[in-house]
Amino acid sequence: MCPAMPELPEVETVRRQLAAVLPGRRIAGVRVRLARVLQNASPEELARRTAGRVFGPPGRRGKYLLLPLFRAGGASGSGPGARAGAEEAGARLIVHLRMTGRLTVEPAGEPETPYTRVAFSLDDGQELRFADVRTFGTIHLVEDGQEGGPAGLAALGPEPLADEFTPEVLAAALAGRRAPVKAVLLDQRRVAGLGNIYADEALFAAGIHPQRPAGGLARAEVERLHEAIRTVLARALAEGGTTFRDYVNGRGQPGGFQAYLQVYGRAGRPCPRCGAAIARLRVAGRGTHVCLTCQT
DNA sequence: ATAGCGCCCTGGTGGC
DNA sequence: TGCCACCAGGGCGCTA
Repeated sequence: MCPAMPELPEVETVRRQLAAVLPGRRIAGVRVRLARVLQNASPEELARRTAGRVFGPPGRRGKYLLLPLFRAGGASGSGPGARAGAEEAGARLIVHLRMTGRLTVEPAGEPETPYTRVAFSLDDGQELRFADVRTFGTIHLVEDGQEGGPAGLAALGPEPLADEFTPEVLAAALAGRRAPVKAVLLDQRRVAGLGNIYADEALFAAGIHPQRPAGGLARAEVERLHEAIRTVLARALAEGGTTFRDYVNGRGQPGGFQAYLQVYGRAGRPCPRCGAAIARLRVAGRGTHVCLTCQT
């Protein structure tokens, strides 16, 4: 089962998949099988407000997928406001996959998993399907210039793979905090997109114990951690993310980064660097994997 | 402001 | 074989 918890590399991989098929597709209808997924709209509202709209190029912020919706260009009259330009007000679907969410585009005739929660039928005979076993995933619908998006999105920290994420930015995020450095890495307001897997992997790569108070890291350690975060995320992204088990996603690709995991999910097995057994701790309420020899 | 914790939810696992 | 407690964990709301 577990296709791994979607973190930045997995969400970005999904974004790239959707970018290849979604732009230009018009929404013909919506099926909502679990209304709880919709955070700020009823199924009826979602259907009414998305019908006829056209997907633009998908974006991503942290672990949020941003799916722009434009009004169908040029169509029939009496639309409120200016309808001359393509710049007409639009909206966005904001999707968070949480742990087990999946977002795929499949032919409408293709059998769907029983965990399909919301499906948008498209004008080319396909469907954008949101499936989620644990039903933690969320969908917001936000009109441009309106409130109502997820609170966490607005408060998101810097994108770790963007140029803006410098060692100085990381140093500022950690400075003065007594919380474990791992807790700070998981705090999306400090750095966007890291989850349990890549926090553990980055801390291992940097040789830093996850329990260390964030503010106590030496400058050199912060620089190592900065480099480790970027390297681990970039590598995982290049591999299409991490997938556990032999999960085979319908349209999607199984990620390949699981082959490169150094500590995550490897409790009791030898550290790839020193051979000592990987320990499993509990830090910030999360299962945490660490080499007690290499990480100090 | 900050840190910590419980809650949400379901399938898989391990113990008896 | 069957049952059940327990675990996974991102974000959010609450508490101290």
